[in-house]
Amino acid sequence: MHSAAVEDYVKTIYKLQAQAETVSTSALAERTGTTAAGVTKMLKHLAQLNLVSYTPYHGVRLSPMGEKIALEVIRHHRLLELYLAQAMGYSWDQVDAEAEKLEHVISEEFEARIDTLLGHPRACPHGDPIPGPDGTLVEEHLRTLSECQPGEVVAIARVKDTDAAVLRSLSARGMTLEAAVTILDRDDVDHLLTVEVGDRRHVIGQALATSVFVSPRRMEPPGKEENSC
Amino acid sequence: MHSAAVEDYVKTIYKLQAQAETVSTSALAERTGTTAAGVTKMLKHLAQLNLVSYTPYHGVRLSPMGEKIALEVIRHHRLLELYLAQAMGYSWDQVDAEAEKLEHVISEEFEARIDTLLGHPRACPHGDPIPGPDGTLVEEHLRTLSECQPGEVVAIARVKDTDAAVLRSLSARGMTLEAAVTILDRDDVDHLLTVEVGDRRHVIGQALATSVFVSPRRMEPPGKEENSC
DNA sequence: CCCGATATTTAACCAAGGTTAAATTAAATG
DNA sequence: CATTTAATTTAACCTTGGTTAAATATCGGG
Repeated sequence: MHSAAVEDYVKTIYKLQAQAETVSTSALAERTGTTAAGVTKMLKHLAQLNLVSYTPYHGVRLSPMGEKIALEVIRHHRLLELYLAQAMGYSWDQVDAEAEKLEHVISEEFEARIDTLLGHPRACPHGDPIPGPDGTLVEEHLRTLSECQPGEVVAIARVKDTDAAVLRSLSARGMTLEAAVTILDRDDVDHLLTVEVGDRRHVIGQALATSVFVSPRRMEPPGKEENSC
Repeated sequence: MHSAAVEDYVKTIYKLQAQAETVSTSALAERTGTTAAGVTKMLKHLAQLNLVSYTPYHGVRLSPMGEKIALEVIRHHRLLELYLAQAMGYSWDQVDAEAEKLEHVISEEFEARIDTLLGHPRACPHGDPIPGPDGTLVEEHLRTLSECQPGEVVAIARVKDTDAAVLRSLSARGMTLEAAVTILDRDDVDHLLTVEVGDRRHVIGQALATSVFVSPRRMEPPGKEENSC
């Protein structure tokens, strides 16, 4: 077992290396809320543990072992988030903070039990996919709402979980997972989007628009309008 | 917030000072699985935090503040144990280990939610009372099974949670909370007890007999035999 | 009341995970 | 290509919670 600090570093590196090929010391310092010097020290430690390959001055990447551990931690995190929401009545803006602490202490037993209780779910309350017990994870690339054009009708597939206030703002507007969103207007000067959700209209700014990932609107579930065939 | 180490020391001191007026360095070293030197260092630290009053060479006692924290940790622990058993299907021999880790990381929010979900319960799966949110705790003094005499009929009110193997052994014999136990025979040489539980007979030794706390057999719930009045 | 056994504390050290300040490397720019 | 700037690492230090070995205090018995 690794310490919570090690697990958190590995998890953070995993997320950052999805964007850039290599993860810099300063990027990690910013994300973990520590100093660059402290990060350097930890990176050497992680290299010692064979969790990363670290080239001084040139950033870091997870080793296969590091990736495996990152996915285990992420699996814990997302299963916990869903459990907190589904079984304990947490709202989606509260689950991240609680899961952040729990993810480092639960046993494999606990993980297996909530996975079963939840029916082997595929995504957390924010729509992020849950890695399989074996470390399988399919990351789907989705557009953000801010990239959509007027006239489009899309479905909310995933939301960024980093800002609780954004999440509360979204749910207050009915912008939850699966919700259909029609883009009515786009203001490229102020970066405002006018959208219709349900039968309400909202003007949203960048904070919200870049936090929402959408997929082409899904078909109605088959069998609902059998007569139309 | 205090560290997990501090919380564990305070909890352990709380439990030990129920037996002795003052808790010795060596008693703590044994319970925490560390050395006496390490305990001494920590005791000074706890005194600094005003959680204990510590007289070198003469042991330690919790301060009012220390007692409050101990009861909070114990409340977390026992609520968690019950939640794991009740909501997640854990058996009573598994809950202690898992709760041991979770108790230090859950939020007040989490505590409040499981308390509500469980209906403000009064005892953990081993029959230990759960302190109130305000730190109220009524410790009932009970006899152990090993103190009972042939002919007595008693009810299992509480069991020691320290040894998982003992707990499994007890449940395998149907000796769970509330179960009625008839003492049939006592062997004071080998310290064996012959008991009847349900319609099964068991010969049990000291390990089990001293782990079971009993109360005088409870009356049948009133209202069941209204005719008899 | 002293003496030895036992308990306890002190001292020096270690590892993890940080900090700040100084040194060094990489990158960019004229 | 030299030089400046920005990123990174090193060095020295801190805290927490431990360790072992040595010193010291307490206590029970002759």
